[in-house]
Amino acid sequence: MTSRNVSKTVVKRLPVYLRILDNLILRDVEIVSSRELSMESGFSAEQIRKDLAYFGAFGTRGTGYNTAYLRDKLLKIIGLDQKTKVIVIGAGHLGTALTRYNAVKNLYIDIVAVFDRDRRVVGQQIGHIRVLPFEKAPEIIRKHQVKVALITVPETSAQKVVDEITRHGITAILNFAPAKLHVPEDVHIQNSDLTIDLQSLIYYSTAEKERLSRLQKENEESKTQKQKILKID
Amino acid sequence: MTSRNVSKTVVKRLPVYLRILDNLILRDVEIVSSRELSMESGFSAEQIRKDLAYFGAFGTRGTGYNTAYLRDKLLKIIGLDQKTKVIVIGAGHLGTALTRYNAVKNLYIDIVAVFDRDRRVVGQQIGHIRVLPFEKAPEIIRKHQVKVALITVPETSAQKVVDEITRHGITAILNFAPAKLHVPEDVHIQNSDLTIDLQSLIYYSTAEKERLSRLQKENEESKTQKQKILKID
DNA sequence: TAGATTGTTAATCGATTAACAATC
DNA sequence: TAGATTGTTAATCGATTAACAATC
Repeated sequence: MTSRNVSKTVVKRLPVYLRILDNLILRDVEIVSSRELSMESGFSAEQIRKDLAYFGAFGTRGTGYNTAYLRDKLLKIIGLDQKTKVIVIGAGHLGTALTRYNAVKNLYIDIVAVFDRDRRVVGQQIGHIRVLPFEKAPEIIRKHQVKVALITVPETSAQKVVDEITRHGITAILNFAPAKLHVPEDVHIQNSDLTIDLQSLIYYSTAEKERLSRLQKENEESKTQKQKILKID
Repeated sequence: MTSRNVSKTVVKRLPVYLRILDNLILRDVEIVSSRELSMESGFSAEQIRKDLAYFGAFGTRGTGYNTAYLRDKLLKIIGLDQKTKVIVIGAGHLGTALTRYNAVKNLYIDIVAVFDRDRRVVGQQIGHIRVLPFEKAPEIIRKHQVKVALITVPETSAQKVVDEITRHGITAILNFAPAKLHVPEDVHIQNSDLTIDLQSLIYYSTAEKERLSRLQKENEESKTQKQKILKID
């Protein structure tokens, strides 16, 4: 184990391993090899062994990994060994979906509160959680020492929301608004942009080669035309 | 321009450029440099120039890129030059959020239909789109020649849904169910797992170094203890 | 012509895979 | 002991960055 900073790509795989272990434990499987984890996850066995080895030697040579033991270690590595407190800002459909899902399934996450600016939404229940007015956010963040926030508000208000909550102690944000938000240096922000995911998927929905060779031909034909467009436009 | 297959990381950035261009055009900006695109996107200017150069020479040396021209090219590259037809399977909160967002904003996407198995949901309206029973999916897919599907059903039914829709012509799937789904070779599937995004974010919500050095100490202390646990468990 | 910025080649960096010694 | 699988080092691959000639 080296204690150099672990790369993002590795961190992104850890929760995948965690979920697989959860499922294995549910099925009373006690030992799992990197090869089996590879089949479940789609990552190579070498990569999995290397990922885990960043943090310690958790396996047994000749045998594999004890599922309960490895899960315990992964929880500590990711920081999920205590239930992590999370707030959700924005009680629209997306905010509701996220709240419902994470509140129902036990995913080591504790949704402390959901906030919205819209008076018509405030007071509604999402499962057992009541939607609070956004002005209450600072108080709740401080009281429960919440560090993590999910933002599902429209892009027009996203920056204001981020400014406000980072001021009161939020250090990690998962942002669903399609905007590049500015945060203080010590705050970690991660964007999840479903439209971009969808558009990049569409790239693969029709034959890539044909589309690109058609484009190439078009490019060649229009080398002269290009200048015209640039002038006219 | 080479016509080798373009890597996934490049394809993932193209819709980001597209969105920035849309905004610039809305603000009547006609020319943009790779440096400016870099500031808006967070990707390096060199990387942006290189990404675009995979597909052709769209800029003007000494000047930059014509925004309208580059957008036009990007639409053709991604395959969004005709509105792409998409279906949504699962009319829960997530499915509703995706449908609403993509139907309202013009994102070059045409949501043809939303399906659900639950009779109580069928018939409801999401914007101007009516929720149809899932049995209608094959007919609609064939009639409109839909290639792209978003799946927001529970993990227990996700595989069945995928099997059914791929049989009728779907070739690209964005899956929100937390499961590794099996698809025919010619079908492209991309997973969007919001829980995994959230858990990997949590890794960064508390001081990484301290947590990991605590873990390291624990590992050293329990080298002997480890065997015990493995035996007992 | 001088200044600016692209498009492209070369250098660097990082991540994945291969290989194998350690060891259960 | 023989067979299996980890943990780790070395080799490969791919992606990003640096540098600069081409050219508007």
